[in-house]
Amino acid sequence: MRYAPEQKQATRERVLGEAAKQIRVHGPSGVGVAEIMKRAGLTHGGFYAHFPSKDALIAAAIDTMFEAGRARFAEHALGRPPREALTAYIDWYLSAKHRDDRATACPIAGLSSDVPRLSKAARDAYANGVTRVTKAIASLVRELGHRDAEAQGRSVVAELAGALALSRVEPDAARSTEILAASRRALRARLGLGARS
Amino acid sequence: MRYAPEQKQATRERVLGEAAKQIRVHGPSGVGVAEIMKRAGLTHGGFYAHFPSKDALIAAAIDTMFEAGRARFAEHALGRPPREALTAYIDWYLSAKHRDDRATACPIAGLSSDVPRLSKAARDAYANGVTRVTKAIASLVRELGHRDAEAQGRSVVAELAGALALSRVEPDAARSTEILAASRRALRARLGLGARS
DNA sequence: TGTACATCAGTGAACGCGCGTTCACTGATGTAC
DNA sequence: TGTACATCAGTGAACGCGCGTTCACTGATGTAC
Repeated sequence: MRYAPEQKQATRERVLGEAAKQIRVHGPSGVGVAEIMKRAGLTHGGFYAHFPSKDALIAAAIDTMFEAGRARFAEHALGRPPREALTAYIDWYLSAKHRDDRATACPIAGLSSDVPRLSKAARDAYANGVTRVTKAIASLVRELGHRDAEAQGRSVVAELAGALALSRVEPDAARSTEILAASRRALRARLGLGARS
Repeated sequence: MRYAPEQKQATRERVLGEAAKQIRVHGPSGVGVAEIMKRAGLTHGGFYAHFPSKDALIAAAIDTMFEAGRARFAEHALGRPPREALTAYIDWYLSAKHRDDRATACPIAGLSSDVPRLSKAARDAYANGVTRVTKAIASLVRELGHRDAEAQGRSVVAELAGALALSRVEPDAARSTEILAASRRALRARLGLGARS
């Protein structure tokens, strides 16, 4: 049955949204096309009206994840002075909430080790996303008056991603929280953001 | 045919070695039992004489990876004063060689996002490995006279792992090298190791 | 010391299952007349 | 305005394939007598 013209686009976005969630939780090779379509309220056969292959879906879903990430960044940083913006973003990134909410979390921490094994299109989408996040952070670091803001931005993103990933790996809740707290403090100190929490 | 009694142990270790390599490169769900056995010079049916399941192999292979990691740490750090030891380890960890040699690389950077999706046994093996690395680093940081060495150790490991993972994701060679260099510099600076390279 | 038997690491065929992909079909909507 | 036809998002059965696991079998070595 033919549907209203906006419906195809809406369906595509629903599929992408479900794919982005499932991939973040179960990994690119841990979810199937059928499962994603089912969650989007469809049968698996219709998948190929929207994407040429599962690989293409993964690449597109990575874009979706980074878009959500930019919205998250804007939410915490936009319209605030750089010191507050950076502090808020770091505090959110290294929070228990972000650690536990894997389905909607930042793909930099949650997918980094999968990426080298993905298709070129997926890797490019991912690298592009990481670059944009890095630039956004670097720009706040620059506004704070630090020298070598670009390099500092890279280093900050590395620590954010590493700390969140490691906090997810630690089964002891107290220790996991300490991992987050240790990196929050270290980042505050080296960015001169002043102590808190 | 029955073999000499030491042979079973030797075979097990060969299988584990191949598994550790393949898992690091292709991920836990990207390698098959048959492929690993073939690389160990055996047929797949013999696998279950050594491991009860693929999951058990993965958990055991994670131990193997961290053992190799400890050997690597010893190689760079053992018998050196803490400043030199830490510098050498950081420089090796954030080197192009380590980035490119995924088959023998540190599992903290290469597997972190797979771990939350693995069996309890595998997650515990991994967490245990990470804890030991963190303690080794923290102990050097303490010897350097820093306060709060435990937290610093956690933060350093987070940045090491994050930076290496992100350097592997960046397709542009120059940028990838910059990611490594940025974190080497940032780590040197915050640990008071003095500039070099 | 020699013989008969038990053991068990490793072989290779077979199994069931899930997955990505294909395909004939459906039927509501848009378009042409 | 009304009718006939084309379109194409979505359905559901089917496909081939690879994977984890099982199993009957092999045969060199260790053990019991």
